[in-house]
Amino acid sequence: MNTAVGWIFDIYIQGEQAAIWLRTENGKVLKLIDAYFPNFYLLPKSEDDGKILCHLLQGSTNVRNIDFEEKHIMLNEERKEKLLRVTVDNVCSYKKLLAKVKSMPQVKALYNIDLLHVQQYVSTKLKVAPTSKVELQYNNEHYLHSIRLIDDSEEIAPPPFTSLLFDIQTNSSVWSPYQHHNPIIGLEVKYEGEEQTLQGDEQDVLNDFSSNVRAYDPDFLVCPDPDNTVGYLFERVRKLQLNIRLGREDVDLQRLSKPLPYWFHGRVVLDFGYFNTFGIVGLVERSRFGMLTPGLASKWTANRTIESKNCYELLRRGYVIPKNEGYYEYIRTLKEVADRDRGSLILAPRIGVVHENVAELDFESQYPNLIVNDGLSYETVTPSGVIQRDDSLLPFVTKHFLKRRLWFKRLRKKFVRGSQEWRWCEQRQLALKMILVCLYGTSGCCWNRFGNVLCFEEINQRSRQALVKIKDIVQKRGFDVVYADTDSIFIKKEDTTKREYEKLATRISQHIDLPIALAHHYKFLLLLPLEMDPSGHMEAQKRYFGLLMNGELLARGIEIRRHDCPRFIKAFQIQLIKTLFDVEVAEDVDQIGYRRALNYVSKTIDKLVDRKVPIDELVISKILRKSLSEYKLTAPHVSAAINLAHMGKTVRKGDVIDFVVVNAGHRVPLRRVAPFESYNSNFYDWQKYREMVLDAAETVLSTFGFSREKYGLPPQTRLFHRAS
DNA sequence: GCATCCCATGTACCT
DNA sequence: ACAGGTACATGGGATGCG
Repeated sequence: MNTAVGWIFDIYIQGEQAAIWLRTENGKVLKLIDAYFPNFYLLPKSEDDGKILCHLLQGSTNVRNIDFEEKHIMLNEERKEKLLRVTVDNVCSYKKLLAKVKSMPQVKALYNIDLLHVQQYVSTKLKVAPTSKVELQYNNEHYLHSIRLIDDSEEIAPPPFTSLLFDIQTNSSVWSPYQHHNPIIGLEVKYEGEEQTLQGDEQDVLNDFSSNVRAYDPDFLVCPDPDNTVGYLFERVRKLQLNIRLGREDVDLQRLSKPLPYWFHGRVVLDFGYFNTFGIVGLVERSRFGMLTPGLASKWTANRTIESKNCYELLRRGYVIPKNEGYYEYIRTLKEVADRDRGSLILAPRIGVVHENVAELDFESQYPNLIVNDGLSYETVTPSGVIQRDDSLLPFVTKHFLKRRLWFKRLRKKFVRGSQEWRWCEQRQLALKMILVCLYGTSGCCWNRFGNVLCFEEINQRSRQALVKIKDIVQKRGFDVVYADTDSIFIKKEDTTKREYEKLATRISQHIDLPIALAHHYKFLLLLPLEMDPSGHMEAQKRYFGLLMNGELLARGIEIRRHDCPRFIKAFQIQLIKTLFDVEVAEDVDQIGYRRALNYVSKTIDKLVDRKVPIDELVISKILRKSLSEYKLTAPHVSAAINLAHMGKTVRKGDVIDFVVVNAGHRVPLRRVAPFESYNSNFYDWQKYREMVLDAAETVLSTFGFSREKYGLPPQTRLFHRAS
């Protein structure tokens, strides 16, 4: 018997076996084999029917075993049912047998039939989350004998998985599975920060790529939009009749019906999107949460990931999983819906004045805390109230990961901002944050098989109640509420110190039994009117900016927060706010600050009109969310992407499109913008950029009566529309 | 041919 | 189809006018 310690990076089922791949402590890659026979459960219509079914199936082909088991079938019922478990001899015959059984008149319901085999295997046999650190014993034929979890939950660094990033370049502008007639002309490869581009004859490029993969021997292959990218690669390789190996095992390419995941066995292809934002550590958090392999964890949406977790937990508890039938909600009268189906509470921001000495008090993870503290779960929130149960599903699933997120959030502060450890903590806590927020988001979601809209509404309601409680408490103590949104409240009272605000937060926390803290202490705070509203009297939610007591600037929802806003506009807006607020007291903002700000606007526009702004400061950067052929409108970033495609560059779903506005009013959309990477002129559409400056100025200054007429064009001119 | 209104589309941001 | 939302910019069709 052999022993190894390592981290699992992939599991898949082949025939009657599970393959488990791991990276060991001493840097080796190991593949182990475990037997796996899929099964499903069926509920007979009656006890007699059970006997008949048992008899019928006993001798059936592909049936390996039949036995009776007691299982929970309903989330909210203690009762167990006597079910027939049908074990199938092979995954290949699973669907066939299932179809046969479905048509049998004695069958009332079927269970565990829409989980992936790998989920079933992990849930019922392996019982260890993928990416876990484990100690394994295996025989000389690499058959898994035993597995033991090693706790590495306090580890900050990721497991020693290795990854290679790549992207392909072709001449085709539009991709579909049937349009692979254009050769691959280049292939970018990145491994541990080192980048190289493979170019030349297609056959050489592909062979080079294969040798790169073999030489670096990565566990993960990361690329944008894997289905399309790998699909394209596959078709080209097949067309050229090359025998290129990208996985760790030999496959006969001509016999594969599709490339993923078979072509890559022994490695995992990941989507660049998730990988880029959350890193390997984020992926590990998601895998372990969802009991999913990294490949699935990076691909699956929030709902599927959460469902996977729920199913795992229920299988562990002796439940069987009903098929996800999709849309279901309680049938209710319109009045009931109107009464209950309300979102979070927002207290309208007080606009039109500069608020001074404002405290922002924030709940820490309000929704998860409500779920856990109040036991709000799919099965506990009923039309007649909330049932108290200490093992309810949603709180159970939430609790551990809530604690874990807070742990990394706190731990992060111990490291230098931007350091490797800091980034790992940040990525982990962000990945966990997303899971936690979505646990709330999916609680009433119609695609969630356990979803209960009453649960979702109850969480919202309790969130509103908590906010109202805080509002009452602070108002009773003489504070002024200037704005509140869901889990944060902005209050002020003259001469209150930071310490006093902090003490108040602590007091409230104790009073309402939810953690709340002073998030920011503002010297000046300006809440903004709704941009869409022509009167300027309506308040905008989630849009404000301010100057903190420590001199830092803070903004929400406005231009400087947006990734697609050109650097020049961002820098302008930041400087504008600094100028505006560069005074001692709020009254001076209206006069001195505003006057200086107007001055700065003029200066900026002069610079722009005189063509003195370097072109790279004016780049607008947007993500292409769909492949080009799916777009109905030629929006500016789509135009830029089409231009790139015409120049022979491959653009794909998920790509960042950098472009400059050269002639916003041109009749032909493609002429309005130019892709930045191929643009070698200093010319830009100064009128368009002047509008953007004025928009940014208006956001900051509208409160003080700013009007853009003085600077040229009338308000609300739509520049992308105007003829040139 | 052009101005204006209005809706659909699409991205980013927030919880 | 597959967390829930809001805010905002833009394109482009419909409409009306000269």
